[in-house]
Amino acid sequence: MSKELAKTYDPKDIEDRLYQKWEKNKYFHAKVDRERKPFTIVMPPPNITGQLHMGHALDNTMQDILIRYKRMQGYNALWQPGTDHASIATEVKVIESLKEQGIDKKELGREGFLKKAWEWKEEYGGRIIKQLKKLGSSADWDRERFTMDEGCSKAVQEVFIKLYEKGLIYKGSRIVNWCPVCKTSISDAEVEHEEQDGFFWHINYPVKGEEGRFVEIATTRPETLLGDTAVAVNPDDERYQDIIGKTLVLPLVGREIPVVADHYVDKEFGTGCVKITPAHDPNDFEVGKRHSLPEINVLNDDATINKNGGKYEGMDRYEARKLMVQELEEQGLLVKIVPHSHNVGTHDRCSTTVEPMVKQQWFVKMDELIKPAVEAVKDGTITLLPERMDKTYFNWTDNIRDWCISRQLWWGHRIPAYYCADCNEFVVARENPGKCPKCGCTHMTQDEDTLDTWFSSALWPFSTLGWPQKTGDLDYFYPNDVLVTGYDIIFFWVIRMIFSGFEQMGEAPFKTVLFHGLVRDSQGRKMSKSLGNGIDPLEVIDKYGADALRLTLITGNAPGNDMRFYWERVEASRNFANKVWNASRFIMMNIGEETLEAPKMEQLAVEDQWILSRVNTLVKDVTENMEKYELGIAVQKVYDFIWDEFCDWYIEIAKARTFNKEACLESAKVAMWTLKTVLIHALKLLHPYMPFITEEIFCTMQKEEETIMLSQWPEYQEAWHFAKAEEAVGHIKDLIKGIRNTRTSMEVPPSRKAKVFIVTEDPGLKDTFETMKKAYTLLASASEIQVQQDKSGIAEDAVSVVIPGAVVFLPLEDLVDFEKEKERLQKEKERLRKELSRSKGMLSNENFLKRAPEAKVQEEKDKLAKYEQMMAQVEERLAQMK
RNA sequence: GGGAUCUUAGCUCAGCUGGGAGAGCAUCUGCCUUACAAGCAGAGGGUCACAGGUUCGAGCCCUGUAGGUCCCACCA
Repeated sequence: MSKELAKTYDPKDIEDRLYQKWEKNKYFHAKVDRERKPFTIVMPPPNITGQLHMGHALDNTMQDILIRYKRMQGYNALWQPGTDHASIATEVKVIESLKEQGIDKKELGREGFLKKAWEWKEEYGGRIIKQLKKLGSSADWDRERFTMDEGCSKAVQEVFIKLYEKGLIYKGSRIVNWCPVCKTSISDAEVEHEEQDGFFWHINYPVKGEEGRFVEIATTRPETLLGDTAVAVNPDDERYQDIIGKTLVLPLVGREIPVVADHYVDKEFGTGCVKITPAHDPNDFEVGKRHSLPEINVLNDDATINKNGGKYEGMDRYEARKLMVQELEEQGLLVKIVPHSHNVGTHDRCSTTVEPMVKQQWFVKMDELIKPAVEAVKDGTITLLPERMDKTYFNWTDNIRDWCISRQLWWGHRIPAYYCADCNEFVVARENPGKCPKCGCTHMTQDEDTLDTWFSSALWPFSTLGWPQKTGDLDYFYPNDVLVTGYDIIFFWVIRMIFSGFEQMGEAPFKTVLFHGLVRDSQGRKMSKSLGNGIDPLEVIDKYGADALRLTLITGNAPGNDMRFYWERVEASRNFANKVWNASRFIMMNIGEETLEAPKMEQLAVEDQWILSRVNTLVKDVTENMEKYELGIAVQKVYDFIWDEFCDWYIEIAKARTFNKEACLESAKVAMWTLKTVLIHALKLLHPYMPFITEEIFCTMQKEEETIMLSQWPEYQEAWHFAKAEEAVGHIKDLIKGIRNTRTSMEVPPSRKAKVFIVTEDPGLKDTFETMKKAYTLLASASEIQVQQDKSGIAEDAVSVVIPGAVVFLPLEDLVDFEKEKERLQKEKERLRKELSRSKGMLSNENFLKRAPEAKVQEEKDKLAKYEQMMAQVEERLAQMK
């Protein structure tokens, strides 16, 4: 391999090659090593049905940055990957694909269906992993796990049994959210509420035995009338005192139902009378329990009316509603219809309106389990970032309800409960007991239901490390250090991992949770399949490279905030990659075959000291930001340093020496050493963010180095702190900027080099300008530079530039336009006048002098002196020009 | 109904514990200066939503108002 790079950076040339190298050399692999400190991140397992989307790209980029950073710092860094079986999502997909082949799930039977589902997993489960690799993810793929693999299944079973034995899992007939399309119960977290326009149907229920007397109720779901078993009023409602305890005749049905009094009823709302349908409304269910009302389920699993609905049996819920309203109207019982917008619960997977139904289901009792999880966040055992997530977290934990974990699906972990066909007894056990412990028969069958997907994901931080076995991995790598995930699954996943960690491991599963937001489209909309506005990260990688995508996703947004995706931003990131590429190319071209030894400190030029000092500060700042998980701020600093300081200033200044090797080889070598050293520092800081390009340059430039990803993260060193050099270069920059600015405004053609006179009375400054002359002559577009104490020998009509501590003269004779020059000086005077007034204002404020920190006051005094001196120069110049 | 969050340059957004308003893109003007035109140099552009308050000093802290976004919630 020659020490040369192509003229423009082409990610396609290097990305796959480098990734293969990394994998082949097992750089991502982490083994237990008691000598080293572990750092662990567990990857939120993507669904096996999934395709890489921007959310994954962001999530995994953040994790990869952290893991690469810690790995370079010398930690034994484990990034534990894997995939999720995603029960509902996968089952739906498999059903769809079967349908296309004309196969029905039921016909296939449970065994047959599961076989198909596993085939699906084999075919698509690996797809997303390949895509994550394209992104550069340095996860330990040798440890890849799956939520339904043997170990994870064992973990699920153990947890279920343990919780059951402790009485924290129970089976009960409760009202649950039922999805009529997926035909399964779902947890509260899976219900999305959306505001819908609907109606209030006011209906008269006749009072038994009192001709012409009615009780008027209002409902948004008239069809549930079929399951009414009471009407309730508030016991304190004066209007209805006399009907409490009376009997009503349920319209259309004819069933007799009582009027009960219950404080749940709000006197102010609606008519003050509420129909009670215990089997189809969570509140009514509670009221029903209090008054021992019967529960009449009137719906089938597909939300058609069942046999309890009499003549409406078999009708869809909405058809039945229509017909019933019509019939009520015909019978004169429909009082009125009032438009009413209300919240409707829908299933987050399929958007179907959820029906509350009473069902036998399995639940996890939450009130005790949640306690340590709440405590851990309160006392700082677990830190949520950004901090505001605490409130979201507590809002959920404070109002937590029992978790419905059973699903009427086939794809998932089957509930380890076995029922006796003869006596209905059931046992929870690791395997089929074969014999009923109560009646002794041998007709035991396993529960048909499976568990909520999140039940297994909740165990992910330790099940992936071998739990329930006591493995060395578990002992060493648990707890995890940080979890990176989107704020949208805080309830589904994060909270459940936390309480599961405490319950099973007796310890928090991780110390920090770093939340990120959503990646939206350029108009701020969620990317979705139905809108067709999704942007495929693979397409971005193909066009601009993984590094550019990664940088784009990390910069320019605050932690936890949503961000918008713009192609222009990727382009900007790509441009930066190209900048880094070319700067490196330039440096390598200069170094050639030269071997560079570290110079002695006294051999360093002022500008070398300056850039070393700057990169030293950068190392410190970036490391601090990384420690605080401020990834975007950290990389922004690296970006600014490389582009603005290193490329635009240092490289340009260094050219004076590297272009003149003949003049002084030693000096050129020092410059080249500095160029290379600073570049390598910057590359290291950049590597976690842009792993490919940094690796390619690092290894091309230093053939002896095997990889940047295992190189040592730089540390701040006192020896590289050069305050004086920073100040000196600050003056040089002021000088160059002043000259450039003036030349532009005077319309001096760039080709025209002018002699530059610098007049200063400050001996220190004079020395700086004098000794660095060679370094900045080129940048000043100067033919020659002369530093002196007074204006002697300078033409009267030379253009002048006032900079802090000095005045610069450019004798441009023929080119000078006096009006323009005056205009420019007037503008400068105005600017200085404003600065002076601000500064004087502050310094004449007694309270400022008294109460502001001393350093602040001194700083202001220094500024005032500087501006006063500059003002004097400008005024003198203007006076001369009259 | 409760809560969170946002409102900063034409656009998208940074701005850490309060101490002279920033970036990228876009716009304008010059430059093919031997690393980079995916570049270089220069410029224009903002009463930091509004109203109060705390402070020597507020984009940043407090209170309120208006508008946007999101989450949670069993008012039928």
